[in-house]
Amino acid sequence: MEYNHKEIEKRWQAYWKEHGTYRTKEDPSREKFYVLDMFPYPSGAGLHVGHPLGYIASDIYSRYKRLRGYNVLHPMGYDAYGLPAEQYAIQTGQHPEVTTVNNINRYRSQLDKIGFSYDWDREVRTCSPDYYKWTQWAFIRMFNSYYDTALDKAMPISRLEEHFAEHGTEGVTAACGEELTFTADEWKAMDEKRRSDTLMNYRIAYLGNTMVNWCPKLGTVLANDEVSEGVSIRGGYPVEQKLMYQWCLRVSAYAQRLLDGLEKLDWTDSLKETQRNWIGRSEGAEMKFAIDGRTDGLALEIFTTRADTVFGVTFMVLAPESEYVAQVTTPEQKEAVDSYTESIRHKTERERMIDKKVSGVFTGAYAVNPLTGKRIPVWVSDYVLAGYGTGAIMAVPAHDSRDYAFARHFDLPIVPLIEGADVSEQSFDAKSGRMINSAGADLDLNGMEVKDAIKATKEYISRKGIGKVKVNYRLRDAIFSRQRYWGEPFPVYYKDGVPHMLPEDKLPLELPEVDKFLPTETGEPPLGRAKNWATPEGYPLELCTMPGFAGSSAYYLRYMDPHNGDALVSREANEYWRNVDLYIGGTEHATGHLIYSRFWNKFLYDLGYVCEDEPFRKLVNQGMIQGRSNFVYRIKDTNRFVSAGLKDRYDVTPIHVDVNIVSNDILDLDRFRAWRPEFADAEFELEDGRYVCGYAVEKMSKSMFNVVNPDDVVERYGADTLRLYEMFLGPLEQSKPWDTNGIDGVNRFIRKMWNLFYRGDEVLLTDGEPTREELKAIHKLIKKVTGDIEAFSYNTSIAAFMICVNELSQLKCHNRQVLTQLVVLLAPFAPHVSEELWHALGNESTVCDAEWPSWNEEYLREDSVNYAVSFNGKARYNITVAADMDPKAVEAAALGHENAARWLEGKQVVKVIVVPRKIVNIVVK
RNA sequence: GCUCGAAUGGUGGAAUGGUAGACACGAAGGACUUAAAAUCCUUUGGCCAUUGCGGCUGUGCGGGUUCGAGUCCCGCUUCGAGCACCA
Repeated sequence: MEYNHKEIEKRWQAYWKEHGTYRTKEDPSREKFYVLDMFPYPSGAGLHVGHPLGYIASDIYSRYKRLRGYNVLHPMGYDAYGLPAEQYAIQTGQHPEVTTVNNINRYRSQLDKIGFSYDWDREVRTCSPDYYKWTQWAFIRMFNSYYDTALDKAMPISRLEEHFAEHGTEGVTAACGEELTFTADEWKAMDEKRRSDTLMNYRIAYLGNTMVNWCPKLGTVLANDEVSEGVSIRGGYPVEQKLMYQWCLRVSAYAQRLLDGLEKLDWTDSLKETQRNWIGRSEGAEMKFAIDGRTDGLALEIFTTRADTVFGVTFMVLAPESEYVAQVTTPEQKEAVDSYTESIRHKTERERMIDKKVSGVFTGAYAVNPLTGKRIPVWVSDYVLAGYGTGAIMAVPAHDSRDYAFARHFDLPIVPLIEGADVSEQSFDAKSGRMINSAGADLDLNGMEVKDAIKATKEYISRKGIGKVKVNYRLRDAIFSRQRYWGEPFPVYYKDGVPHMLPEDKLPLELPEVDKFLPTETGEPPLGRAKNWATPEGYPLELCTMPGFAGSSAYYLRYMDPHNGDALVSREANEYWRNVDLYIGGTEHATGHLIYSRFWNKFLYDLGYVCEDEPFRKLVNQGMIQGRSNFVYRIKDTNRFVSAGLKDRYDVTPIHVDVNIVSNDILDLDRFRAWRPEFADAEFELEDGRYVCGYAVEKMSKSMFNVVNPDDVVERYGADTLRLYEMFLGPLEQSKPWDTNGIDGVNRFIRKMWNLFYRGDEVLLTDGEPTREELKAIHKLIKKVTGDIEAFSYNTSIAAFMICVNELSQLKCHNRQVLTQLVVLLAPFAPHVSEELWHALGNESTVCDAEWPSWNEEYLREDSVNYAVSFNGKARYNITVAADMDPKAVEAAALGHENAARWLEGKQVVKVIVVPRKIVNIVVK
């Protein structure tokens, strides 16, 4: 029998399907293990070889854990709502659901060919009403909750209402948009609308007037993680800032817990660091600067991390959007200030960022430095951001580069505060040095180190009531409304302009049909086109839909209990599966999905619906697979192509050539002529009779002609070869280009392994006890592979397989016992061929139910050990001694060796070091 | 600018502080074959010596610790990633 991947893989895939081999059930008698992939957005382009990389890695781990006796949950589904399907719908009129289902089917057939051990009975699709019912349900729960800062958890909003009715805002401990103050009587006097507006300030899901990223081209609002450098991540369209009334999630209330939670997680440091950056905690002080000459006591509240520099504040700056601007501007300056803020308003965020020119205007007002009592001017400038801190800063030009540039431009005073700091050319931003010029009436910082000065100032201002210690976060609330069609509808209706949640028994609120997927003529979102988009009582329903991250925030919970109609997940299922033990996916979700999911999970945890407060215990980021493009070189103005080695002799244009008609960088000339009509009569200048292509690493994309479809690889080499090769390519976490050149090596390995079982039609298997060498070879492998899988070091594992199979071939080993263990070891990596060989060994059950072998150190012990003997660290000769010889004896052997006499002549031995790893080092003078 | 990570042959990449380059690709040579494919064997970091088993050198650069450094420490260079008028 020859190794025939097509037949074998087809047969076993059918067998697994028919026997439900990968179906999973809760089983309290076995320990659980939950392995999750980031579910894909089914795009129209289908899968390329880069996509399955992480899936293969997780599948190997799942199969391995199963062989170790764990009850493994390994599901898959689709993140089915998204912009591309909607854009396609706008262009073609094709309903996004149709495109999405087609794409899902294509993905499924591609995935099936690779032989994954998913339990497809647990599949989820975010666009299915059975699923998004629970997205809507969670939203309602968030609407009905506030975040209690004293209890440090989400609590029912009714509790807050009771508090307002009894004490007003006195003693309220709730995360909020702005600090409100009212009495119990005032609360009772409020009408429904006022109360609703007031509660919005506290709800975890709330409607708020917020500055949003508005993308006119996409016609929708985007979250911060969907925007980069002022353009949308999808499409790259400009994004502007706009004040809009939107649904938001109070993620910021969880900032500290999201930060603290990272400590317990087994994630890479770089990913944790990315999240820490994104959360952006900074400790500082909030301080009040009174406005000079005001009788109403108006004071500017600012945030600073450099409280120590108060003595160097020579002016103040307000963000153009700040509410303070209107309050402090003097009549004489009003016109200048208005025209400045107006000019800023018309700039997009991108324009503001690109334009690094210093600009600003004086408000006419003066503030009083609370420590020195000096009058300092108040300016407006767009280098201060409205959304961070209080939107106002104290400027210390000597020790902040932005303040410095501003002071220089407008000729404002610069007072150095740190000994030896030269501020004639630039500011001194470092937080170190000794303070000078920093003594006031009853606070003297002079001579202190910066760190101590910060502490002393904070202590002083708190005591004097000038300010307080404050922690600020960069993390903003998530904007949750999208003016789009293809997303989850909000379970919200409006009665007299007041939003209400639908009763839970009315869920899911299904996405309605519309005639077109575009905004209405009056500029309302596409749902404005839906007929009868209202409650039975006639109240209008919300027109926005939820963003992409809504559906992906809790999908890992749904897999635990995917068909439950009464709960997102039952208590029993949740308490059994708990959370994800291993999550594999790309880093691109670091500041999106991986923050939102953690937030969502913590919220559900607070309410007692889930039993773990972190969703993903261990996370591994697989690297990106880049494309490896091939080039041909055409001599300018001809149809003549020169091989890469000769291209420097001519004036040539490199042209991308389809990598699928190139093999090991050698171009298939006939297929090239057939590829494009204009190449039909191409002429070639060859090297050694071959046309060698150039190459470059680029993004994998159609336009570069470097896309490799896994289906083609499976067709030609088989799924097992694809799986092994993807893992053999290099470390899992590392980004690397896809290069089909080395694939023959792993394919050869599978055939060599096959040849241990068969020679032609002859079955070679032998019974009896394995020899010591055979045992050594296989036990070495068991140890190596077990350790490597645990460390996700799959590439070195596969190398070990190759070595072992080579050794067994040399030994002509066809021993059943040895080969049985070999097949089990290989099963996670190459399940189809392992299953086939498992049955060839006479087993009835599937290899998935086998037991992972353990190794015996006894077999690994060496009889003799070869030591490299070196003098002063330089290798000189080798000695071979018995393995169990003690170090003293090894030392004596090394010194007594005939070569030693030569080397040691006239030298003095300082010491002899015997390392239990085949090294003897003799230190000589 | 701040933070994190990386740099090893022609290529992808191995190396708990212990003989650097495992394994694989590619390349060169050979065996089998009418021939090709497939398979098998040998060589393959560089330089020198190859009728002698060898010698020297070598992990981006410069220092340091150590008997011994690709690995640890300090200072650079280059590349990649994240954050970024965040006060």
